[in-house]
Amino acid sequence: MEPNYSSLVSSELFDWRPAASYVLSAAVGAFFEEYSKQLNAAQAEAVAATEGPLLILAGAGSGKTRVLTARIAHLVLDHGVPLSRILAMTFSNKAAREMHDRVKSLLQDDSTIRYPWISTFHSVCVRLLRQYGGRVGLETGFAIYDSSDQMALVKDAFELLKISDKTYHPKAVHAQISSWKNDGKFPAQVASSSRASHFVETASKIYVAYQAELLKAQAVDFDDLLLYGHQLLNEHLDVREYFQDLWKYVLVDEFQDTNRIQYMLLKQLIGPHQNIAVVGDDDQSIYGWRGAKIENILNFDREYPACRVVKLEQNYRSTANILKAAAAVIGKNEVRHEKTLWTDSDAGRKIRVVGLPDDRAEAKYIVTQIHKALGEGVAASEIAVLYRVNSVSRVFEEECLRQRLPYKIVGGFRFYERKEIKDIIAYLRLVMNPHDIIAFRRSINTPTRGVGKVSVDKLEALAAVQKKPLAEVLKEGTMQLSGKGRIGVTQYAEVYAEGRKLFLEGDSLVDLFVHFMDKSGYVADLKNDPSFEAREREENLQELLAAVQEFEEQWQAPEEVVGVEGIKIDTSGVQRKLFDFLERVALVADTDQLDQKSKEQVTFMTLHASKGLEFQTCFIAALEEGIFPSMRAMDSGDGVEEERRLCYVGITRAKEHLILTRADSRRTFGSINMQMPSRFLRDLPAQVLEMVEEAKPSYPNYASGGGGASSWGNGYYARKPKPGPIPAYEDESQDLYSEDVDSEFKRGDKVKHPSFGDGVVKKVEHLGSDECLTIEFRVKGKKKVLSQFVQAVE
DNA sequence: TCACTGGGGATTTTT
DNA sequence: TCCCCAGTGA
Repeated sequence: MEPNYSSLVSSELFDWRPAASYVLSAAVGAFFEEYSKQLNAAQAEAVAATEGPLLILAGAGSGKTRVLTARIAHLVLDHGVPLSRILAMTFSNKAAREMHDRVKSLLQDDSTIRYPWISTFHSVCVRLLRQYGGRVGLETGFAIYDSSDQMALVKDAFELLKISDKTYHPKAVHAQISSWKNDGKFPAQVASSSRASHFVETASKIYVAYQAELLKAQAVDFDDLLLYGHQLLNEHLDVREYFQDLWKYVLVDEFQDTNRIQYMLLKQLIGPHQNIAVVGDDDQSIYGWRGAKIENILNFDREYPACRVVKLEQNYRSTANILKAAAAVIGKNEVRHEKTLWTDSDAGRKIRVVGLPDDRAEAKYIVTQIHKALGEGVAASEIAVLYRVNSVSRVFEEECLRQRLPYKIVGGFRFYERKEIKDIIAYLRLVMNPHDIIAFRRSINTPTRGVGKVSVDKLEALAAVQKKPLAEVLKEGTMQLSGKGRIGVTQYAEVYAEGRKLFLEGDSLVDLFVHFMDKSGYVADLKNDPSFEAREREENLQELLAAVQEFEEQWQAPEEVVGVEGIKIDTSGVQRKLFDFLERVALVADTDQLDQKSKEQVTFMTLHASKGLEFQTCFIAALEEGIFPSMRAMDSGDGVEEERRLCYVGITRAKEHLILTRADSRRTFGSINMQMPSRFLRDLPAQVLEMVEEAKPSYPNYASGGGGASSWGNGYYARKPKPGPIPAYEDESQDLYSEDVDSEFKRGDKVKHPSFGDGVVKKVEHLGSDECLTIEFRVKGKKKVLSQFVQAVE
């Protein structure tokens, strides 16, 4: 029986009064007393140590989230700390959501209230900046640019400075700018460095222009949220003191992934009380390439000498064999906090290592094994296939279709990054922020209304001359245009003006969306398009509308912080709703929020995406040199250490059964390459392994020893095949998928599909009594390949 | 302005 | 192989 703690909530959950006016109630301790029975000694210590700096080194599967959430519940229930006084920051929305929900359930709070300060770093900053952005030059309605918007602006900066984008890749420059921002450097601080390389010099110039463009558009990129957040607190004592005082307790999850700016921000937030608890595992630091500083966690105890260190080393997730394997892999790394994971569980099954002739065989093997596991009663949601790069997922997808395995591929496309969604959102963004140049350019000729670059340039120039927001010079602008452009802009100006009115005076977010979808002509345009893709887009827009509707229904005016400036944001009407919705689109944009129906599906994802998850059965595929560890990591010195940590993360996702696979040859970028087994396989202790070597030289016309010269770097692991016919899978398919059934179809047959139209059969395969056709269609000139099962006709 | 074509490039991606 | 972009022609 769950004990009931609700009577213990001794104060309101939300209390925004200055700290002086609330008094800690004496520790009741009833929650802790009861809950700590479920904790081990180290976990209990980490929960109970509420005051002062605390570093929790939490190994994989050691119950870290449990400790964090219990800590919050303990503060609230036993110490009477209002939730508004606790700031808990995570990196991903996924982690924030999980922590939020678990705290809520510990508090036995079944209201619909959302706790505002269990959140991501970025969201916390957005909330600070919506209210205090004026201090650092931001209007309340500032836009948040996603990566493609950011790239567009970087390219703009290239053009503005008349630097050819052939000199350097805009992508590389953007990465450099981002890394400066992650280090907490504004353009001014970068320009001052002497003796810079030509690239750095150029990039710093572009940084200056890029930042100016952002400001002009009243927009921020992801990194800016942290940068400005830090600037705000650093330069404005009143704001800093207010929040230091508000947040008596600060918690940070996945601390090993913090970068410099996040760390700087964090230091601003910690008041004199120094009640800062960080949780992390240096062995799971896998975002170094995004600026994460593993030193933050390695040096934390030195930075805070009074810091208490708690190590959580008991693993509750995996079998002993799996942990042995994980320890062997990670043990090869030099830079780490020494710790040893241990478990009470049995050795469990051996880890299976399987070599296969090629990537197709690997996919077939894995999917077949999954079917077997499902047959043995393992739930589909308890099975995952992990890999280093997204590109290997394609062959799995094909195989799943062929073997009819319900699957879900995590990552890749995000709902809000689809063209049609971004198109409509652009209108909304402009209405919220009339300065938003990227939204303006995207929406003005979508759907096409004959407004080209010439007209756009004129409008932008006019806005610059008049020093007015872009969207406000539309009417005047039409006067300076002629012909098609003039008609188009007039139309656009009307749609915008009406929408702006709905934004300022209306109260329904759905109405606002419907207005732009209809009046812009976007939906009508789609309806006139007979293609399959247009249908898909229409559906996606419907889905968007449904999401907006749901959002609006569940939306509640946030508990506003009565800060030093009082409440500044209008929390009534449609404005605040749009702010919040667009924030979600920019920051929380992942699809799995929209459909959580993944219960019956096997999950395929990158190793990065798997962090924080666990599965009964885990496959790690493509364990080959050059893929995992990746080529890039192998070239750089400490790159391999991070790959090793990634491997450790992957291994520790498995609870009971771990299967590692590799292939002798693999199709990458169109050509087939010979692959060498990953060095990580060699690190595994033999006694926990079960080798299944199915690899054999399957294609006689490939060189097994010498062979052609390699086109990649060190030539040892990747050899180009000798010239000669590539063995066609079509010929082998009968063997591979057995059971000769008389087919209605053969290769080259013309077929008709209800939505795709005419297509050509590329491949016919058989599985049991079913027939799988791979058919290639051309839809609006684009190739579309579909694998589909057909019941064989007797 | 837009539709087509050919060349070049191609990790991981919490936000 | 496939996808994105820049350049070209109608």
